[in-house]
Amino acid sequence: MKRLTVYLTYLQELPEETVYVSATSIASALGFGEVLVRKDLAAVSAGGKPRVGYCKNRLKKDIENFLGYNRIDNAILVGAGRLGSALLGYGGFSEYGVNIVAAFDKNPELAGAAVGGKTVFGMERLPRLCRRMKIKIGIIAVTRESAQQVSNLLIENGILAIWNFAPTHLNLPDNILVHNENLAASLALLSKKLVEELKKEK
Amino acid sequence: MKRLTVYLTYLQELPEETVYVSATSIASALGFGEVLVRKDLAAVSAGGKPRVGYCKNRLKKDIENFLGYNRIDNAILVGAGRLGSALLGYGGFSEYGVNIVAAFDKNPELAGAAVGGKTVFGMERLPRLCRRMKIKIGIIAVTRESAQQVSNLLIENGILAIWNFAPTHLNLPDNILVHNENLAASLALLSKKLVEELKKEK
DNA sequence: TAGATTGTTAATCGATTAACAATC
DNA sequence: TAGATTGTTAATCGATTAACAATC
Repeated sequence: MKRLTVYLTYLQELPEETVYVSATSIASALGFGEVLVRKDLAAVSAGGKPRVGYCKNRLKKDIENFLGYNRIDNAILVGAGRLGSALLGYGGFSEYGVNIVAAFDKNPELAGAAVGGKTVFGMERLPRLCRRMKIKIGIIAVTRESAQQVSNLLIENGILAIWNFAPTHLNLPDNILVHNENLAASLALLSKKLVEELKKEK
Repeated sequence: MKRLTVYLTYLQELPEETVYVSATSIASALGFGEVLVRKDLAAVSAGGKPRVGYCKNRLKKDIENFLGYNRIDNAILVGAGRLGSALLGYGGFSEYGVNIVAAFDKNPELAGAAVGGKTVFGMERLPRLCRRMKIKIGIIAVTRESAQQVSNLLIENGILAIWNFAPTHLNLPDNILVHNENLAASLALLSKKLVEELKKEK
């Protein structure tokens, strides 16, 4: 699944005039196994032509459809600190079929501010907006300490999926979908891998 | 491996006075299989005592050692836009054994700025600092368009691992370690999962 | 001793790879 | 026809789970 996004980015970077791509060429460019790529593509696409490969634009559409980059899904963000603002201001989500409609922050000084065309509201506005717009996805960019409380509030107001940037374990009912994005742990993992790599070479 | 970080966060949130934890209790709190947790713990720790479980603090230390959260590894950041600044200002990396020493940006207006005690330099300062401090990890928080060029520059100056936030495929020699962090794709995936979940319930 | 827990060995499952047939 | 490519079927591999023995 994650590989599909990699294929897609690769396809997008191919010159405009490229019409056909083969699984073989994708595999060698990206360093995956040939058969692996072929299986992945077979899972999402109608199929390619022997000898020439896949029609590039057709394939792009197929992957996008499969990943749902065409329909639009709304989300709200809680916590308009540095990370929150970065997410709010990032224009790239729309390409991926997701739209952050608004942000909320408990700090009254931030209320009314706008980042990238999106407004920051006080927390008291959250319940009504969530319910009125039937928002299903909440993004948590608050401190470790407030994260649990915020997620409770989100769930009370109909949120079904949480993208959690706080480095903490959230206790949630198990019908709620969570994706924990611990950036520090992610960087630490890269560092660990590097250390192992260097050891191996010795 | 990723699960280890989850265990660790969970352990950290346990009350101070807790002395022993069992793999069983971790498993049920976090929703993993019992045996899975036991195997994971066995891989990093000296072992627990039947009947009482693992010594909490000992276990925390063992996981931290295994993940390398004790040694300190330096990194530099390129791109001091919204996301870059958020990373630069995030104090939490040190807990995970990583330290961002400085940031670089091609925009001369940003040069000299300081975020969270870290300074932003012009790109021309990058080579010397990288080499002098023997930096091995580079973080790319620039646009899609500059990402390839920046990564080339990093590699020329001794960087061995890249944490890439640009939504693009980097073409790199294969002794270089890359971790692509496409946040938009990540959110889109959550949205897709949610849609699937809702379908299933019908 | 009984019970909760650890740790190990074998079985299952899913994802990846290898080998080969089919097609333009 | 020959060759590059797709697509499929069987084999391998690794991670997870199930079953059970060991221990305090």
